[in-house]
Amino acid sequence: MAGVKFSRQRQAIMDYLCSTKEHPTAETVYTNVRLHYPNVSLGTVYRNLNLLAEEGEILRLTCGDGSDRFDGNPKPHYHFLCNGCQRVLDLAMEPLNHIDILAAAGFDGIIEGHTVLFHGKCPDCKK
Amino acid sequence: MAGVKFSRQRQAIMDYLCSTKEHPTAETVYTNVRLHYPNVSLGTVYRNLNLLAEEGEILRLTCGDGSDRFDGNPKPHYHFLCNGCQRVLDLAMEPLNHIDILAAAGFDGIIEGHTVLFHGKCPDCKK
DNA sequence: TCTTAAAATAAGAATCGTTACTAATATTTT
DNA sequence: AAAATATTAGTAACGATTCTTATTTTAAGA
Repeated sequence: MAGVKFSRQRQAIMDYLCSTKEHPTAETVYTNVRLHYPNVSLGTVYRNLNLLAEEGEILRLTCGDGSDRFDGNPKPHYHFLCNGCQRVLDLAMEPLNHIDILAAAGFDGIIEGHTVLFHGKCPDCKK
Repeated sequence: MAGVKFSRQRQAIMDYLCSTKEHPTAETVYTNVRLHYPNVSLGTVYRNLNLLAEEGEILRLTCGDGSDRFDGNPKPHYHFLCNGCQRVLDLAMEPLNHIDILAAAGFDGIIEGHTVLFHGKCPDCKK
């Protein structure tokens, strides 16, 4: 990648994101990376999360509740937001390519893609 | 609605939202309502937009780009965000009820619903 | 290895969207 | 009309994110 240099901090952010199944916020990434690099700054975390998301190495999830979350798995997949505990879980389902076709019908622009977020009660909260 | 009183300001917000096909932000609602009521405050706009959204009289759209937008049409429908001009357009497509079933397969929680946002180039920007 | 230019950093200030507070005003009830 | 209660304008405060600046790291070349 042109003009991008390695940095320990970015590597640590990437490592943390890939080590968890949670979908942490920038703040959570910050506190966890700080366990190994006690003086990374929050700005560094934000800057690198943005960079990694733009490069397509991680996913950014905007769930509409406060802060964005990030996912170390960049392969497109769908997410579920629990309205009980606010946790975000991965869903095992195939890409819904057909809905882009449905959206394109009768629309005079170009549909390039979509984001979907499911909501409800997670396994723990449904009790 | 118990404990809710009429107010000219809320009515003006509602009127404006119903008069436009755009999907304005709180700030845009504010500047437009101010044309008729020059001293409504931004706080009043936010408070009423939240109230109306909770009552189900309007829709709140979280597109992940800066601020939330609002739609005077409360009937569930899908939206398109242009990555050229950032405009949000309505799409004419039926509710995708089946995707909740797909999501529920292999998921041990309860899927209550979903939000979808399509993106691409709007009719103007595709040229 | 030493030098050097470009990129990344820590720390903190600044900005943006939004919410909370408060005293005054508008709406509804009696 | 008076009392009760919701709503308001104005402003302070807030959380999330971005920006600024001086310093440190990285990587490429001599």
